[in-house]
Amino acid sequence: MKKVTMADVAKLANVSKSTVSQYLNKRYEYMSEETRKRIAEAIEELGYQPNIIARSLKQKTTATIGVIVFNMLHMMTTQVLHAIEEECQKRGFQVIVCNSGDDPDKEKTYVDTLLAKQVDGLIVFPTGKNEDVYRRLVEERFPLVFVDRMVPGVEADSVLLDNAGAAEMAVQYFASYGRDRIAIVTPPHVSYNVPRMERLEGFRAAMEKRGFEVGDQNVIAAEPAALPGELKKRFMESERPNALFAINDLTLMGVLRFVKDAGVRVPDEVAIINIDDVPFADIYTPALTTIAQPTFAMGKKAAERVFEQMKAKKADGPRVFRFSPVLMERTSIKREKA
Amino acid sequence: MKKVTMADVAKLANVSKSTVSQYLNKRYEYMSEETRKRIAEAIEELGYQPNIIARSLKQKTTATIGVIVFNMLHMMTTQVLHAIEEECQKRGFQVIVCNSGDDPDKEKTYVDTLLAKQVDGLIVFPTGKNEDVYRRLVEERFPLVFVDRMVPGVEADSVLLDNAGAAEMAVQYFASYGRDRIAIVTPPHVSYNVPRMERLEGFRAAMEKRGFEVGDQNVIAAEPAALPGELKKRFMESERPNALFAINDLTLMGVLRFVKDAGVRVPDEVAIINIDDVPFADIYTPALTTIAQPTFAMGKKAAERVFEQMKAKKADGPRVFRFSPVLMERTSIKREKA
DNA sequence: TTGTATGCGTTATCAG
DNA sequence: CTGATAACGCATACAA
Repeated sequence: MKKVTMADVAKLANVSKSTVSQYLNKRYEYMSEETRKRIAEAIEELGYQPNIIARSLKQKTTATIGVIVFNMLHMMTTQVLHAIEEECQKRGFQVIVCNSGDDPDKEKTYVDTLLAKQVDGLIVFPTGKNEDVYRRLVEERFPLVFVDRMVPGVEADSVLLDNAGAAEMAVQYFASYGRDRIAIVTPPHVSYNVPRMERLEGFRAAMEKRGFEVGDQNVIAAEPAALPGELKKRFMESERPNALFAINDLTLMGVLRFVKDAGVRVPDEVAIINIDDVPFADIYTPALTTIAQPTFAMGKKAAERVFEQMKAKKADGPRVFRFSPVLMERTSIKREKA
Repeated sequence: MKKVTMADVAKLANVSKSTVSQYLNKRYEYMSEETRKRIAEAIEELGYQPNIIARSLKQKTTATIGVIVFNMLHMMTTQVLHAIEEECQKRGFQVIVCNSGDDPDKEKTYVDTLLAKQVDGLIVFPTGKNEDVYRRLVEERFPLVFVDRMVPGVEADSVLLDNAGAAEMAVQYFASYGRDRIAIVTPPHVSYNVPRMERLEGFRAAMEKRGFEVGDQNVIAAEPAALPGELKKRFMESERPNALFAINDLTLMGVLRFVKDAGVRVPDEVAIINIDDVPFADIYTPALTTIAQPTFAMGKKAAERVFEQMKAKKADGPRVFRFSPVLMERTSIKREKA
């Protein structure tokens, strides 16, 4: 196995451990050309690899940050993770990825474990619970950034979509094409799910602003699996919606399932828009207009904030970064522009 | 901050560090009910959290495994990762995720870093290079598992799709519906890309077995972005294919882009099948039949193997685990069954 | 320029 | 049952 340590290198090179340590930290000024070469050779010969764990213990820094996500399979998560990893890579940091599965208990356990593992910072896609846990971290000025959702009662840096803006964008888009009976399609309301709430509220505001009615019949809320059924029911009633706003990719699937099964024509009978870009938007017929989250920029920002917090030991106050949604307008509805 | 250490707890509880250590490791037999309670209180009061780094240094084990993937954004990767994370979670392990971006140099750097960080095992979606690096690990019996691809010249555990079987499945599927002019759609051939090669070879074998011709015109190879163009050219020639086998989800997108732009009717004019299940298979019109990889099982197996290798210090020989593809037959082609 | 000594927070060995 | 004490591998004052 490889239990070759600094001491071994030192012995072989006929120097002391400290000198080897200097060498490893590239403080070459403190040694002769001669010894430097001997050390290099010794390292090469033994195939020595420094033990970062030992270094970490001494330096109290691990060059790793922890990321806890509530749903690893979600595409948005993957993309943000990718950006985070990339930012960390640039700085020589690694990322420990943990999946809470939206279970607050697991989330808490992970926070504890990651702290015990001495990560230098934490990026969390929070369940929305565990207020106490995070509050303590903030008090201790431990580098922490929330993504996608927030934790009520915790004043920490957060990287979020401008959800209200996205809803406004959806309604505006429909309105510009003369659609007036717009319904929102969403999973059931959960108080601590910030984006869900903000999107719904944003939708309401955008509708009212334009004098569009938004009664219960225009809020179609159900678990994703039940959505097609709910939509079907809704479409058998009078005053069918002529536009559907799906608040995320999952609900979009429910909508598409429904229009396919029910044979509803898109966009003639009903126009569709949703938040989250989807890979098949282009090849679907008709091409789907979507409201994309700038996932890459969001991940990048989240990582940057953690690093900034790491160096600035004085907390410069929690900041909320709202990212503007971007309209991916595709051909679907164009032709009937008002 | 929290620099509360075992010593602090010991002092507060009026015991020695060793006793606290015993307590933490749940060796309660070695102490009186009395001290046990005192320690518990002290820990509570100080909000003590053990430093796993220190523990790791001593125990030479970190309860973390490293995962290096060549493309974090790929859905298959995400799903396998998810399964790996879950298996690790069960065992109290964490996962460091690294994205090589299919760059062998980055991959090598990551291997080194992860080893320096003393991970207990490595799961790699390899670029296919770095033979020397991995060979050394195998020699040292370091727990290592490859996923999706292999590294030529390295005898390590590998978790792979039965690619030839998948190709056979595709051809068989088409054949059973009377399709005979089958073309394979693939990214350009790269010698060390094992799955790509195996799928192509498997396709050839499956075709020949049935007496179907497979000349150059039935192998449509191009970068994903160029695929629609290539397909268009191919379809302007004589003897147009009546079935297209896309070897992964990316090439499928190229195919769908093409059929949409060219107005080719699916499945009447051309039937489609592909490897990798895609989320929109159901809602696409017509619903897409796909050949899914059992990603969850594959990730689980990869993790299990690492753990098995970790305990069995005698290498029981490298094993290759081939996972059977599963046909997700959807409605698209059914009606014209031969 | 190089070596010695000490400590980082645990665990483990061994007395008591 | 409990407490010194010595590692673990590296970094860092401080000496030399």
